[in-house]
Amino acid sequence: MSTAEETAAGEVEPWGEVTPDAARRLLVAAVEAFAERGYHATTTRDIAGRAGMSPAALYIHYKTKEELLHRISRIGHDKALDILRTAARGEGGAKERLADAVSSFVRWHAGRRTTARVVQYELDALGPEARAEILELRRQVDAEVRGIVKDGVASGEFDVLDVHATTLAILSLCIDVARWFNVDGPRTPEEIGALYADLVLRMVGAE
Amino acid sequence: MSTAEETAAGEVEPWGEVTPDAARRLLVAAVEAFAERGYHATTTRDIAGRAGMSPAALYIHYKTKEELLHRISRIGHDKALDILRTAARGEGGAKERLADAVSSFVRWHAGRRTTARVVQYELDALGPEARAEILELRRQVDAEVRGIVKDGVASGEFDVLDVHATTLAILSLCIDVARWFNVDGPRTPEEIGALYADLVLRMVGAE
DNA sequence: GCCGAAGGTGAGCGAGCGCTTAGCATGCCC
DNA sequence: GGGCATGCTAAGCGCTCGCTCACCTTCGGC
Repeated sequence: MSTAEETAAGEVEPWGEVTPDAARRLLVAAVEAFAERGYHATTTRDIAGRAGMSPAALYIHYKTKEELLHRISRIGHDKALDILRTAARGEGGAKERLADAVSSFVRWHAGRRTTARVVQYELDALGPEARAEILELRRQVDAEVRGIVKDGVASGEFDVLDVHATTLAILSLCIDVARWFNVDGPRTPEEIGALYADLVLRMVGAE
Repeated sequence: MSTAEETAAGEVEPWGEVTPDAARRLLVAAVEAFAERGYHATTTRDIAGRAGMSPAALYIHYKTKEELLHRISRIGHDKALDILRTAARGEGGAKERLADAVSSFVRWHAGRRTTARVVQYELDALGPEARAEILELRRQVDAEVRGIVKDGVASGEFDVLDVHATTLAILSLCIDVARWFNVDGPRTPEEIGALYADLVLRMVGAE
């Protein structure tokens, strides 16, 4: 974990790595706007307005509107990958590590839903170069989960017919939480995380 | 040119209910464009061009670009609901009906991926009235699957902690197929359907 | 052979888009 | 206190968007 980005409570401040302050405010505004209306339906005037600045101010900190999405996507994927790596390389057998990975990954997609929506659903709005960079990160995400599933199969903890497709299904299930999760709904991110960990363990035949 | 809704093989021609021919060609072109780039990134000139017509021709058959999306979404949701109803009201116990529902629902999302993408991921581009109409159809979709899950719990075939959330997870898993399924990939829609039916039966504790 | 309806086109309008530019306030170095 | 880099704004450029309008072609009915 980082140092300068932490609050007094020890929690990592989201977007703490983005400086200066004005650049961060613009980026946070962009995340909200992109999550609400989608990249293409969001205007640079809307982003600047949410950040309390004039439309031209955006271009002091970012070259284009696409660069904003790129930065958001990059930081978000790094965070997602970090969450999965921490779980995958933790203590315990494949069963514990898979449950940990799923519950923390789902908690992030539910708790930081606006960010996750942009990160997971606006990839196609990026140009070819930026998209290729992000796709490489997604391959690493896939590999991390597939590694745990493979471990579980090798150790006899899991009973899985098709490792590749089952891994895809597990990730798909977790990611789609960002599409339907409602912050005002009856369930907390923690509850969904725990429930999903249980469902995934059933999917791999570990319960 | 044939305008019958059914082919010689007895299969229902997609969009066969849309007439006249020019209106259908425009709608099919819109489905392709919306699926590829998203609603907001698609121009009416692009849609008309794909259909081999001038931009103005679109407005002879549809009042606005949004009406195109509305018609696509309505027909698609009707089809999805029809698929689930057929499975839910079929023969057999809850286990057979759930497996049937999941495999056919997934087959549709994979096999007709372009349509499914538009139907499932472009809802927010609709105006309030159209969105409300479609959301009512989604509630019926939810209810149909939840009904099967409830039946299975009541009969003792399933072992489920949270019927509501598990139903959401099942639908979420199926729907997200439209996001990642690749027509040129190694697996057919039938294979994914069968695999997913197995995964879902495990999720509800029926295997 | 004439007519109106239906289905199409080319040109273009008003609006809003992403982005640029000229210029203004502020704080820091000397 | 003058010079200048930094961060910002007001104004607006060039463009493309959704959509409209005046007009053209085709065709069945009589």
